Amino acid sequence: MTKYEKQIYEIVNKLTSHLTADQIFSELKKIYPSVSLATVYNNLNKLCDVGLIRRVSIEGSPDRYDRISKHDHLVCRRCGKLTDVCFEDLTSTLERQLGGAFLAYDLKVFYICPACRKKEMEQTQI
Amino acid sequence: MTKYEKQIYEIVNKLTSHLTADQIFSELKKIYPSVSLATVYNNLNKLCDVGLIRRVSIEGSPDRYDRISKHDHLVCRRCGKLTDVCFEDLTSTLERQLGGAFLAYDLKVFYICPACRKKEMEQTQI
DNA sequence: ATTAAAATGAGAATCATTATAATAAAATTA
DNA sequence: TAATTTTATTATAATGATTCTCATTTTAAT
Repeated sequence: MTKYEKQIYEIVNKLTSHLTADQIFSELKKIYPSVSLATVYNNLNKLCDVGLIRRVSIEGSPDRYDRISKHDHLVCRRCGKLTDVCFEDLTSTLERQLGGAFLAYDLKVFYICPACRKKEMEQTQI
Repeated sequence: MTKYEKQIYEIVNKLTSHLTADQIFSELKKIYPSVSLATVYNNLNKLCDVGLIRRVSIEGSPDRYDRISKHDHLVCRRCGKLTDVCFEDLTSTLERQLGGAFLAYDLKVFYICPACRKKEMEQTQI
């Protein structure tokens, strides 16, 4: 594991805010000012391949990178904001149905976040 | 609804194969040879906004478009192949937890498809 | 210390998607 | 129907995220 790989892993796991490659690049430059974006992508891909971090792709915005620990995502359909949440664990159900072929699952729940609901309410009333 | 919009809707609903914008463009050109790719994107966006079709975004490949009818997706981690599947319906559970804010959910289950499993077996034995 | 292998940096290239601006088609009104 | 307005379409340029290339540097192995 190279210093960059390690540091990127740290950043993704410390800042639980689903950073994009570019945001991780910015963070990393604080520590290693000469690092390049290509290196960030290389290491993010490597870490994803090995399964140390996970990629969260949401339509219409660049991929985000997230720690592995089991949790689901709430996505606001208005503003796109991503929030961690834990719904019931589907692993055993899926394992039962798919057998050894099963690897993982990704559950995204779309909703309107409180802030956007409020905005909508205000607009409707006018 | 314009002729293009209607036809694109038809294509997405007839061919259950999760076509990309470009593939839909190819299909549409068979009927309207002069249609442009921008029109395909415009109408796909319109249809998604209205909720008549849905976009399926998978990391590392262009967005795909799919009929609305409730089903989940199996994604092979090796070859990326997408398969329709129906797991238990989570709607009521999610509605209970999120109330009126809930809109929809997207469940992707990652696995190794039979074809890729076979390949892996063969390689392991060598 | 030498060689081989892997990682990095800088920037070019790619690919999907969106924006633009001119034209064409459709809808509305008179 | 003609004139006017609105909307959709085309072709192409622009954008933005990501990957590729290749020369250089770093790391590991002999």
